[in-house]
Amino acid sequence: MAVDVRIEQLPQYVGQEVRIRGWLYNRRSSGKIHFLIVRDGSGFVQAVATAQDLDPESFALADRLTQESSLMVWGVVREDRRAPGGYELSLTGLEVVQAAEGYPITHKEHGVEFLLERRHLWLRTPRQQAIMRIRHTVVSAIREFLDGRGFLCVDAPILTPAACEGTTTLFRTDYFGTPAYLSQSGQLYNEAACAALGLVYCFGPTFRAEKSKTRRHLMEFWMVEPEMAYWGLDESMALGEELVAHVVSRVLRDRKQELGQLGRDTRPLEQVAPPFPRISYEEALEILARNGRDLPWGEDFGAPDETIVSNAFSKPVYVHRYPARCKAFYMKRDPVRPDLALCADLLAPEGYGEIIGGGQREDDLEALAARVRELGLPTESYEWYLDLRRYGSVPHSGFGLGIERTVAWICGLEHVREAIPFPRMLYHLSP
RNA sequence: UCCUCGAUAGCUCAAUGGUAGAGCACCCGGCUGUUAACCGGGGGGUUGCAGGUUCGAGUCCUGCUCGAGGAGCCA
Repeated sequence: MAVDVRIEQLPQYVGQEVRIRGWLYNRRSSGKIHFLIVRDGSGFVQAVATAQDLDPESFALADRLTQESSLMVWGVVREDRRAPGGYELSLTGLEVVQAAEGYPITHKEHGVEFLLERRHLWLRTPRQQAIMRIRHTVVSAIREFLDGRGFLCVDAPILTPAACEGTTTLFRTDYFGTPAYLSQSGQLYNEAACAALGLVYCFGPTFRAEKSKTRRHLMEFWMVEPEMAYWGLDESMALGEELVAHVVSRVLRDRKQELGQLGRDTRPLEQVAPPFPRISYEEALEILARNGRDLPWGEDFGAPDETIVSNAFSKPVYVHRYPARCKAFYMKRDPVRPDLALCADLLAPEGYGEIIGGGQREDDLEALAARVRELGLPTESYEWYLDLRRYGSVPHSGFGLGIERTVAWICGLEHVREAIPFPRMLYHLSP
């Protein structure tokens, strides 16, 4: 009696008859022998159909199967050097669950537009499966790391009454007659949560209604945001680098095959161990100047500037203490240089840009209230946030790590749109 | 929003201003170890849309639509 097995478990079943339930990825034939490439979500296996092992009806059926038809196959597991993956199935039975017709994504090249319109099917390809597996491992490693450090996951709301940072554009929705906005950061809520529970993080989708059209931008992306009571900027930076190093090493350990599938050169990833270089904004300006980019003090970096700075290092690099006027209102000023913010961005190597942004928060009531007034933010909306400075304010820090940019960097992707199952991009909302 | 590039068969692409083609997919036939299998045959087109120049436009010009890459902003 055949046992139900997933393809990834096949090496444990050599010599036994098993049943695989999956889909037909591809089929080849030389007339009296058919090769069915079956996938079941855990892997791919070649099933060999011959007239000796299979009844005539099933043997004929094996020659007619169409791409992506769902099917169940019975067969004996054999180790065979000729098979991709090293193991194959000698078919003893075959049953079609549903016969697919005219599957649009063939095994030839396709353009981005064509594939994006069929993202629901594109996800079935080996490359996209590899990316989704790595994304899963990245998410799992992040939770494992933070949970292991005593952090609690306290999620922030997605529907919010006002801007968290006030500047970037928000998606507006109707909340029973009053406007509500999709969250662009869970940070303000995180600060409340960390005053309750000490070490917290939120992990969820965030939304930016900026009309960005680059390989690094999505309208909807996922972010993990740790927030730590009584921690300063340096401790926050240390946590960020240990988190990133842990994530990379987990992927290197558990997803070697997927990285190979993607053609990722893993050598740069193997160097990602703490400590990461930490340079100040002003040191970064010097690196830019040496590379022919003379930026005036006070100017924020653009994407090409970040690439120049990160290319000067073989690991992710922290750039800290930007001019305060470049940064959000809640950033604490550096006490020795009040024109600088106690903030730090982590730039990924190989031109992948900023994957972490964060810093120490302003904990002084008067300073924060003044900032809210200066920017003309609606003070009523921020009263609860100011409460956190009225009732037991403490120094605290935190940061946000962008999941898709991290996945794109680790996978070596050209574009973040492949790092999320269903990318929301400018003028691209479906499927 | 701005800059650059592009749109030809279901897909990926070719076609000096002169009869619109190939590979794959699909259908038919062949092949007992294929690796995006291969070999033979077949069907398949309002060349993104609207104008213009020309004896003649897929090709040149103008406008529009859609898409890609980049900038700004950010993770």
